[in-house]
Amino acid sequence: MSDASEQPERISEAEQAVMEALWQRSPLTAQEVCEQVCGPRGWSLNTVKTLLSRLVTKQAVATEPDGKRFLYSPKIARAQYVGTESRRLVDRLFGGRAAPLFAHLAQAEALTPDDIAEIEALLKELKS
Amino acid sequence: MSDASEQPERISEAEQAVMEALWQRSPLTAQEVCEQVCGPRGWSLNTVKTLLSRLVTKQAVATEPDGKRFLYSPKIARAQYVGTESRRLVDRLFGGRAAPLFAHLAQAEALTPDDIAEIEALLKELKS
DNA sequence: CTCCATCGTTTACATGTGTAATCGACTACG
DNA sequence: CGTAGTCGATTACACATGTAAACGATGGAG
Repeated sequence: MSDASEQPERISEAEQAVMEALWQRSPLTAQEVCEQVCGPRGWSLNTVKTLLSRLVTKQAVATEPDGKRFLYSPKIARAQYVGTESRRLVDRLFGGRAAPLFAHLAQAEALTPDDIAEIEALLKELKS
Repeated sequence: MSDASEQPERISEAEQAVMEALWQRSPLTAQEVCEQVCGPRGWSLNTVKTLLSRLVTKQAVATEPDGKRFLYSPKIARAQYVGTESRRLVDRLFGGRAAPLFAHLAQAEALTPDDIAEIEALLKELKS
């Protein structure tokens, strides 16, 4: 059987920028990805290509040939990525408990009144 | 004048393990730090010393001579570290908004009933 | 006084990451 | 048909990180 125990390789921050482009719309060519990210990040097309290759190696994006070029699409969902990264942080900083993270954000005034309202709404949903 | 615009260098994961020891109790010698972390992480004393040096370079820990050896203490508070790291994540993954993070944790069922209760309590406090 | 244990410091080395230039294949233009 | 542009692939290179061995000073045991 094909090794099912492979844990997904980490996606670096630069790589994430590329993933974000693909999560917004896919499949895209390397060119198109570059159009999304090269400007803001000040990258060259080559950089994007390198990142795409690495993401392919990491099994995070899939390629589909389209004539002489490739179309790239995400192979992992953004929610999954966000999930692992969030959990990593919560584990590393708060012993795996989410409440302390929330407490911290609250104390640090990182919560806008809007945030608080939204969270209240979510809580209400959770309890219903 | 001493450069006040220095933004604190990032503390890596391995380095954080060392910081945790110092945050729990300080000052400590390299030996003592090792006693806290070498077992769990399978590190050698040398590794701890390297990490301590790097942390000193990064201005994250202070040294105080004690005979022939040094005593190390954290120069940055844990809350500050936790703050920057949390914000980084929220920025990277949730566009800087904390509510989506919370929503994600909720959806991912990363919130225990205890968490929810705690958060409700915190909310109540925030609103009072 | 000499030698060993122990410090902190210096050096090492593999891997990951950021950022790209170069290369070989191919295709479209002239 | 040759050649310039474009692709992905290969190679490059500096810096960060994880992990540690080697080195030089030094203080305490004998």
